[in-house]
Amino acid sequence: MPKSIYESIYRDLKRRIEADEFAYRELLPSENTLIQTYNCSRNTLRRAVSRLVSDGYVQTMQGKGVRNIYQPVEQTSFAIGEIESFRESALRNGQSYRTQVLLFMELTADEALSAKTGFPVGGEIYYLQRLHFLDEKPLILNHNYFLKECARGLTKEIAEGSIYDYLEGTLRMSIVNSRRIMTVEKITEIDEKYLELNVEDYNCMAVVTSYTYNGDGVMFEFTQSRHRPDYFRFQEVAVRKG
Amino acid sequence: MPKSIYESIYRDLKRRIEADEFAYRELLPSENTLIQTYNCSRNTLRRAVSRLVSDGYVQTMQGKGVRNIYQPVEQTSFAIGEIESFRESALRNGQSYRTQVLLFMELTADEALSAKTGFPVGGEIYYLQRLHFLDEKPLILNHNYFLKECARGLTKEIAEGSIYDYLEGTLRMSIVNSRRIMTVEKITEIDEKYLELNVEDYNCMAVVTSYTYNGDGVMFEFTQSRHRPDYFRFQEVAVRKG
DNA sequence: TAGCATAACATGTTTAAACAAGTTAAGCGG
DNA sequence: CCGCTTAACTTGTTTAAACATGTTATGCTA
Repeated sequence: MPKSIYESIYRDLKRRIEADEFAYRELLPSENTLIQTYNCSRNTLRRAVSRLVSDGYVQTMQGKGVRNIYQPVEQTSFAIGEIESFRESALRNGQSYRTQVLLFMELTADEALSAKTGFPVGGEIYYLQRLHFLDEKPLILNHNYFLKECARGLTKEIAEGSIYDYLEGTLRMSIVNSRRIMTVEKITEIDEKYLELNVEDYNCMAVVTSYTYNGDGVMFEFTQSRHRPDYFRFQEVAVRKG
Repeated sequence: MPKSIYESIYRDLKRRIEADEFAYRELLPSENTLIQTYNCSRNTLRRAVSRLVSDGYVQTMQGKGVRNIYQPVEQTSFAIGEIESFRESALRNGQSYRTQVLLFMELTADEALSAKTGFPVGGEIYYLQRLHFLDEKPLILNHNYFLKECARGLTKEIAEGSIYDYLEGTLRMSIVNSRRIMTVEKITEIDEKYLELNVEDYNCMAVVTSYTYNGDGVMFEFTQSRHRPDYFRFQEVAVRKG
């Protein structure tokens, strides 16, 4: 249920592009045409199109038109500039998923943890280790740190489902912004054990470190996601600005 | 030289935030205040602020204000949702850089290459292998494929400098859009040799595969960048939308 | 004083209009 | 037929105004 006009137009155009209504490299109908189609103002239409641009679906060319450059992605891949939970990502790709909680504990941030996570010293933290399965294959080992005051009432049972559903649905928290850093790190014994990896085969893995902020500007989550290297795939679209 | 008002406002606000004019988590001046400061319309100001949002510099909160959440990045890291050449990235981080061309040849795309790169079968291609040094350390081994008709006149000498400068400056091509896919792959003998890696140490590396489009909607570049795992670092900001 | 309505102020959405700038094809003149 | 101007069409930028919605502090009432 889109709450705004530009979003419903955006979704409809996106759907039409994905449905192959426009050939690859074909020009979309002009702004004026689309304005009549959707019976909206030029600004509203342009706002929808600009989201398609940042999604990498189309490319605008001044004086020429808007070109469809959408090409469907073949494999499982993680979000493109969006915050997606593991569950959302799996659903989008039509795969079965399961989350196993390996560890659930509470702790207080000391100097070392604070330096690593950015949480204030003395802050009370939920620390979780979670293993994510896709089609019954263990792919990701997550180390989650949640600020207790923001995620109050979190339990192991909730963590086996979707933590984000709990935070957004039950606690009514808005999740806004996330900074993610991708690196390659050596495999640890824990990784080896739970992700069923063989050091002879791969001795390192993809690590995504993320800092997530809520609507009040509080960094409430620090997460380190350790991915099986042979299944890791991260996609993004870059737009050259200046 | 910013060519538009909103861009100059965006740059100034960005500069002010980076210069620590606003404390971390502090609210920026309200829209009305900034409109008076920059003597512009509300739309223009909001357009500038929305770019700061997508850069992860600020966070807007309806009814409350715009919060500064900028935190300077500690280490060398590659672009955040932008297309940056190796040289631009090095300059931004104030490091010395050098590019060595290992191989420069022309070839015609056959079925196999076409499937891998997306170039049309029979298309004439420049194929380059380039080694990038940062502070005299070999960090990245690039396999570049350029569509000859778009990069006409490319030479080994140009490739030792900035290919993008040549394409944008001399050939007046506009570079618009890039799709990037990050994966982790096994190290090859070539990687081992040129990046001075030891398989005992790391047996895999970060690989960024990118497809780049020009202003005419033509995919003119396919590049596979193979990064030393211990120096690879990729950062992005994700914004939750729906 | 506690609680509630409300005014003041914040950002979010939408429309309308005008002008700027790049592209293309029509049409005219040689 | 070629080459130029130009008109028509494209997207890009900017302003102004109105209304919607969320937040906060003021001030009144019980």
